[in-house]
Amino acid sequence: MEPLYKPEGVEERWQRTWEEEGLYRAGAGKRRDETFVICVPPPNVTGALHMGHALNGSIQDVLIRWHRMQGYDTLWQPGYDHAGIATQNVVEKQLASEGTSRKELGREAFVARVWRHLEETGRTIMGQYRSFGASLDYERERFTMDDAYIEAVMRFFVHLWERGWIYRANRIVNWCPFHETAISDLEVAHEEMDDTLTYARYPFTDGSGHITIATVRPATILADVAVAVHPDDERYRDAIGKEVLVPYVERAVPVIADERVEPEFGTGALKITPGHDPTDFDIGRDHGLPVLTVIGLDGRMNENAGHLAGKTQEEADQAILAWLKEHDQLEKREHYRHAVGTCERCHTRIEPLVSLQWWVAMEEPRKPALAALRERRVRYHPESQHQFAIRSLEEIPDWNISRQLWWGHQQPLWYCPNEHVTCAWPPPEACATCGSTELVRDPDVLDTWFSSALWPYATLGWPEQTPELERYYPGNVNSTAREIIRLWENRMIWTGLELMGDVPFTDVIIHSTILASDGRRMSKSLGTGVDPLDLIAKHGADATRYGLLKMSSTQDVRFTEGPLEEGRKLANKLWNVSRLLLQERMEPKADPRALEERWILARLDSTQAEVEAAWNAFEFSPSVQALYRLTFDDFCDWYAEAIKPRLGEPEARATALAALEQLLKLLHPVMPHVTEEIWSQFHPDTSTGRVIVTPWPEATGAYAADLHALDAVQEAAAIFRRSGVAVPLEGDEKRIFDAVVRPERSKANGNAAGEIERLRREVERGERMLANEKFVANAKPEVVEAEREKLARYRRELDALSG
RNA sequence: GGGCGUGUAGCUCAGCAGGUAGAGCGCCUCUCUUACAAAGAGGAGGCCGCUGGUUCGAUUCCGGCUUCGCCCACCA
Repeated sequence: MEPLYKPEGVEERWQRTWEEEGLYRAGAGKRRDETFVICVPPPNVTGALHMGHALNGSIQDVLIRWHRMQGYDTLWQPGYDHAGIATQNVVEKQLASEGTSRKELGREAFVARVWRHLEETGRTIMGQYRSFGASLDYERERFTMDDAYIEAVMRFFVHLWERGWIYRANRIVNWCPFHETAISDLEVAHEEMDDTLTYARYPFTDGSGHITIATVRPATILADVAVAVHPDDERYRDAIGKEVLVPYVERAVPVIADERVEPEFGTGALKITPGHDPTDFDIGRDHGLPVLTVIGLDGRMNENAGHLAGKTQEEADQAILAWLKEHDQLEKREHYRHAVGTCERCHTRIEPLVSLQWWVAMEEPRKPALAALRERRVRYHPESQHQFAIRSLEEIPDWNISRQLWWGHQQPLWYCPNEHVTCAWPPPEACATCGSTELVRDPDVLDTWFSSALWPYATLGWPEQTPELERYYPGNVNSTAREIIRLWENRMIWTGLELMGDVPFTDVIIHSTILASDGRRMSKSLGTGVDPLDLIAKHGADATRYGLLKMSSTQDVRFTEGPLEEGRKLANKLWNVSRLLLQERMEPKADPRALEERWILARLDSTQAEVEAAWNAFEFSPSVQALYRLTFDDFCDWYAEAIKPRLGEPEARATALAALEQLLKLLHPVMPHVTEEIWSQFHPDTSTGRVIVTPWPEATGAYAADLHALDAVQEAAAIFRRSGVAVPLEGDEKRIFDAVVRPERSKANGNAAGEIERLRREVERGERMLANEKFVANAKPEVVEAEREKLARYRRELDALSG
């Protein structure tokens, strides 16, 4: 064994071995009948592994490996999401760079092109998971566009249809002019933009002056159907009920009163354009106003815009501004900065448009999910996210599921010449209403999250009643980033309850987001991303896992390599202390349970309890810190040093190896490779003797009473190192002190005076507190007792030093 | 505009059922010592954002202010 641990080669070798030996498979190492299932968030098929996947994968792998060692029948099933709009976006950009477009290719050729693209990118992702040691059951890979999965999506749609929850409505939607599709509210990003607010005068038809409105989009004036003011607004009391002339088109429209108008903003008068603004759409609907549209699906002015038809909005803006100026109806224009909705994929400004779309009514399906969250049959961690998830379900709007895209699951809807709609799967032969056989399938595809919502059970074979579904549903844990709670988590919960009659998992971990070192988001387009594969190449997979887990606190954290270097040090330390303990140096005699041995066994147990508590609470940063301290401070700095002179004693060696075994087991879920590598050094023969499937230690608590056995020695050592004066010790304590501190080699400061001063201050403080009657009366008894013990010890040490 | 979080050593972050603070990295000193110099030992460095309150005692609990950030949102 070389003194320097090099992860290269070692990690790949174990990854290959574990997989070849079938130890990644569901149920490997199973010693009890209970299952433990993690529902993995399927990465987008076009993407590459990023920091979020690496962090999330590490978290999940710790839980899976830990439960596997505990003998659970574990299932961690990998897969991909076809990621409708995101994938189409990537391929369309490729086509654009080749000087062509999807329209030029046509739908069939475009979809074929997407599939070809996936063959290139799809495979690499699982390789990336393998490279950081994710013990996924790779033989069970699933894809949301597998034939069986498509079947599930279609059945789900038909199910919702039969429940009466799917409806079609002409509503205002978020239209992305670039992708030429509607997108849901959740796919809209809001970006601050500089804009201009135009104040335009609308004259009253009775000639009694005018009312001034403010707008950022003059082009939409053409589609105005009213002007609204707040009912309590004194300024416009007399205007309500009158009519005004819409500029340019000179159409007479009413002035109405509505509480949704904000009197403080602009002039307090709002032009109502139901065809191009969500609020206006609602107000118009409630006042029985017509819907006019002047902007088409391509973002240009449409046929309703008269001679402006075909012009861009900017051109229309200019024409209308010129008209206003000419007619002295342009009051002013001012700079205005506000948030504008954009498409989260292409950042094109969203066009609110009225269009005919399919929706899922959420009022009914959300109810059982809400109950499940309130009753905590599903728990989000941390608690603040649980509250957020509940609020999200309370406020959940109906779900626009149709997308005018080409890549995705085509809706199981058919139209006949008589405009009847048939929803069926498998594809129907004839119209369900009139029997016509001239059916045309709806060209739209489903929101990509529609299929993701089925992931926990569709991957297990639903709608077939497979043995896997029977055994592994419901699962236990799901772990993701915050932004996906409404898009995915809540939807899995309600569809699971609807189709399977049970929640898909009991715990949802919402982990931190790792930001770039400058605090910005990690993003490929910003150039702020860090590739986890580079980190693995540089520090090793174990160190990378350790570092990411260390950074997985509840708050967002800026990325630094420090924690990864810490992980690399830990692996190296473990490697070296193993070299020490595995040396052959057999000589006689021993006390099998000397002071330092009872102490380290107690420390192993107490740290194990600490780690288990943390993992049960889905907290990982504290757990790796505890393991680091255990390894460095306790195991290496104290125990290994203390035991060194006794390594020739068979019993001492036996205890040392047992302690090392326990340490390796505790570390295995976090750092699987190095622990397996060391383990194989003293379990060379057995093919089944792998840490990955070895039983998790049973904490005996046998030496709990000895947890503080070394306190006196450690304190004495600290004093000696600072002052050069030894506090007298006897027996085992003296032996350990001599073994660890090795005075002949230690150059203490020799500042006895400073140490005496420090101890005096401690003694004074202790005396002051114990003399405080209110402290003694009010503080917890154990706190007071601890103060007494500390005071006694400091007094003893002070005596030893000054005497 | 609403909701949530955050401000602790030069940097990245822990911690705190309330008893004047920790880690890693960086910095300084010493040591190639037979597991480990990609190491070990020692050390410097902190009004724990500001401000009131509760308390014998607040970095920790409560209120206000403020910093930075995230999410949500139909003020045209």
